[in-house]
Amino acid sequence: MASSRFSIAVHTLALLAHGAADKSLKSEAIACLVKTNAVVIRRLLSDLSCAKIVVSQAGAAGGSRLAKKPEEINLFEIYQAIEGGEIFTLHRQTPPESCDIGRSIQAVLGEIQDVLDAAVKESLGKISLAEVLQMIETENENCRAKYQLKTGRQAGKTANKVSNEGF
Amino acid sequence: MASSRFSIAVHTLALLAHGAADKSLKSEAIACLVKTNAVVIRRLLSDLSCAKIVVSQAGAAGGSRLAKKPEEINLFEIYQAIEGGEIFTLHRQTPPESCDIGRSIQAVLGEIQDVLDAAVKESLGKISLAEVLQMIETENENCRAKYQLKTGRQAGKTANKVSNEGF
DNA sequence: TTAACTGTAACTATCTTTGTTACTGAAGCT
DNA sequence: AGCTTCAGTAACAAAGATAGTTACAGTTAA
Repeated sequence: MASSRFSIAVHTLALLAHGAADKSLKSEAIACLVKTNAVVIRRLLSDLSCAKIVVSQAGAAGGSRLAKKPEEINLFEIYQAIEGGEIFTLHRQTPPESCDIGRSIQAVLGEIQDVLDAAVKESLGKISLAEVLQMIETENENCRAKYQLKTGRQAGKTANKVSNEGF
Repeated sequence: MASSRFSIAVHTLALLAHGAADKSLKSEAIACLVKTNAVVIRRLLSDLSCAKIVVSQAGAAGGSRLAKKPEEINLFEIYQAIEGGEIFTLHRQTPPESCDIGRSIQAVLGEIQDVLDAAVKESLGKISLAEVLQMIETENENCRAKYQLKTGRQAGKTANKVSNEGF
């Protein structure tokens, strides 16, 4: 892969998961928040829709919403729905059969890809969209804390050490 | 990432590991076996050399050889030496700070990248170059078995079912 | 000193990814 | 019915990444 589609997909889904359970957003609105073109978002939503992660509705008052709860969506589903799934590419030119190594290297590289794929599945599969939302929350709280530190809202010039808590 | 550099690197290192312990090959020779340009190989070897995986020597009778034993080289080292290391890319345009999600999504995506990275390290780190050579061996034996089946060297037209074993 | 190498820069070609415009058909509204 | 607002997709343009090529400086052995 090596595209930003996964980033944009996670961002989009986080937006959909953020508000009410069945909140629906229009592609234009998402595009604006993600700073890209609406068609880019529609292409993405189209893939996510095939994977039953979102549901889209055409027509006036249309838009897209999550097909299931954020707890039930994990990052590997998203990854799979969106990317070809191969982390590295094989040779452009097939190596010569006449060489002992060349004859089998591509099959072996395929096995290595499978191993990698399993690892990605294992690690991304563990993270749900709900957890991503939580991470975003936490991140925001940290930012707020830092901001308060900078502007000295905490009273006093000795505010060098600050707790990580959300104040 | 999403390039074929990793494939070509593994192929190259397999070639170097194949013969005698301190076998040295010229970039032209490798390029020929991998079916690419010698400069592409040199660029790769340059990176591998920085990572202390190979040692190169300029001048007549020069070339490159492994810097350590195939058992001591693992695929994660190679991966790291060669690729930027990021499996997916962040948004091209930074999302607006004004949105709760947009403000933190990139930091969170960074954390996800770290998780992925750890998973890749874990899985690729387990596989040594020596094991790759073994996989290639096994693959070659399987091929031989299949070939013998096709050409009917096994005597008889009724050879429909064959064991998967190496001959 | 010459010939055979590596290492790199600079350039071109090719392919991939992203952005854009334009259109079709779906769904609600008047 | 006719209008408006939306998703889905095709077709094309722009931008960026990857790979291939040429050229040359510096290194080493004979």
